[in-house]
This record gives sequence, C-alpha cells and structure tokens, in this order.
Amino acid sequence: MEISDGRELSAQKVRYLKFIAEKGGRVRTTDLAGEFGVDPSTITKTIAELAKTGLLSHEPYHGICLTAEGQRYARYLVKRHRILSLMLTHYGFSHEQACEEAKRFESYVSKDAVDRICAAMGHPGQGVCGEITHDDGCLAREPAG
Amino acid sequence: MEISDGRELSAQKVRYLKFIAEKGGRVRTTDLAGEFGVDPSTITKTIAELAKTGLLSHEPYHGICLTAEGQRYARYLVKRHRILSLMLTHYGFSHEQACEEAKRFESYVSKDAVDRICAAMGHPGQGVCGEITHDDGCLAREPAG
DNA sequence: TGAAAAAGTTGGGCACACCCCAAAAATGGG
DNA sequence: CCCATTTTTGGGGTGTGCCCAACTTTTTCA
Repeated sequence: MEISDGRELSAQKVRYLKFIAEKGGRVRTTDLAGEFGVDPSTITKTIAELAKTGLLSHEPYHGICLTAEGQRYARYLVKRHRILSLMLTHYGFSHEQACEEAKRFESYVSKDAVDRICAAMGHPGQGVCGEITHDDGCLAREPAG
Repeated sequence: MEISDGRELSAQKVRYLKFIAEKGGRVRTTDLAGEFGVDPSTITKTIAELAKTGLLSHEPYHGICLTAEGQRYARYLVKRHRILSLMLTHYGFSHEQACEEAKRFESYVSKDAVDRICAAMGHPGQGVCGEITHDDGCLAREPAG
C-alpha cells in the first residue's frame, strides 16, 4: 500500500480505525461489519492485524477498543479528515461533499502536508464535521509501554 | 482498487500512463522499468493489461504508444496533477513539494472534485510544472473505433 | 553478415490486501 | 440450561504488483 501518514496502515485499516475512534468505547465486530458491508470474519481478521500494531486491543468475543496510542493516532486521522475537508470547502464544496471527497484520498496525504495545510489555514478549531484538535505532535514516536 | 477518475485503473497503472504521456511518442519497456525501478517483465505484463483497455497500443519488441483515447485520458491525468499541485502551492508548498505531494494522492481524487477545484481557481492556464489544458469534457465517453 | 549484446517477452511463482463461506465456539437472554 | 445470536477459525478465492529464469527478437559492430 501507499500510505503517507508515518505508519504503514492500509487505507482500509485506517477507515476501520477511524470508525472505532468515532464510535468510541467498546466496538463490536458486527458494528464494523455493518458499517463497511463486509463479512464479520473479515473484521475479526483485520482487527487481529491491527491489534498487533498496538493501536487497539481486542478481547475475543468481548469487543474492540483503542489503546492510548491508538486514540492518539485516531485523533490525528480525524484531524486529517477535517483539515482536508475544510480545505475543500474553500473550493466550492458543500460540507457533505467535502467530507465525502476527503474520505477518498485522505489516506494518501502525508502528515507533513496535513501539518502544512493546517498551519496555512491558521490551525482552525472548527472543521466541517466537528472540532479540530491540534495535539498530534508526538505521533508514532511513543514508547511501547 | 479505489480509483476515482471514472475509469477503473489502479494508481500504478495511472502512473505508467502518465509517464508515457509525458515522455511522448514511442516509449520502450526499459524506459518504464527504469523510471519505476521494476523488472522489465513487470512492465510488459502491466502494459498488456493497459492495452486491453484501449488506452495504448503495444507492438511487441517495438514500443508502446497511446491511442487517441489514451492521449485524451492522459491529458486529463496531467491536468489533474497540475491542478492539485497548484492548489497545494496555496498552502505554502514549494513547486517541487507540491508536485511530489500531489503524486501521492492524485489518483484518489474524483474527476468531479478536480473540475470543481479547477473552476474555483478560475481555470488556470499555468500549473507548477507546465501548462494546463482544459479539454477533457468528453472523457471516457468516446466510441471505440 | 553474423555472432554477441541488449532489449523485450513468457511462464512460473510469491506476497499482500481484502474478501467470502461453512463450521465451530462462546455469549447471553429467556 | 438451552437456543438464538455473535464471533472466531479454517479454508479458499481474487486482484494487483512484483521478481526470476529462460527464451525470443532486435540491434550493434567488428
């Protein structure tokens, strides 16, 4: 895959992660399977791979939740989405259109670019689909424990 | 794949196609293999798949060139690249940085979005890495012959 | 002009991401 | 405590993209 966020997660894994973050708390296999229209077994397997990265923990039969590191990373993913969506609204996109379009390509935009765009827009506090937080300075450089 | 340009070409195929268009004329297997750092046999196989779409013709041992349809499509790809690069320069990217960043995600931006951004920028005639042409109105709706 | 070098193609195979199905296991409400 | 629901396991499939070895074609140049 050709991901540009400092981690080697595929676009699909990023989508799963973002969904888990936005839903919050304990997420069930069925929630993900329903949201993405895939078989639950697909979710189980993909979640197992994500768990190995340390971004989430999966207690079999009891749900999925993000680790502290996963939450920090997910905050970045959400921020990225909102920064890019906001950028698109500068080009005549409605909020909803911007949101949809950003989903298409956000996984392929480098963190460096997101930071730059964020800075150029004056670190906005409000995006098109929610608040924008600016606390991702230490992404992917956290001790394991 | 999750491509958003109205065709179902993967990002990699799009890169190959864009390279062929930018180089112009008859392109050799070796040119592509060198540019992308892959084995020549990989190029041969991928080109065979692209040839089936009618975007280019491949005369074995004698090179690759775009069909009229391929040229029209490639013009869109180049325009897309230049529009997105130009957009990025509005956020503090240098020309070269904008160009590199655009390459990362351009394949995932919908044609609709490119058109909208193009319009919002006033259909610019000059991009960061060359002229921008605006003749892609009839993409992907051309008779085969 | 003809053999060696270079360029290109074929066939086989590998890795990764992502997906589904059937069957088995675990959970939890009645 | 049983049965319906949820979830996991094991097996399998597809598509993309890549490499290697062996072979064919083209080109070069002595």
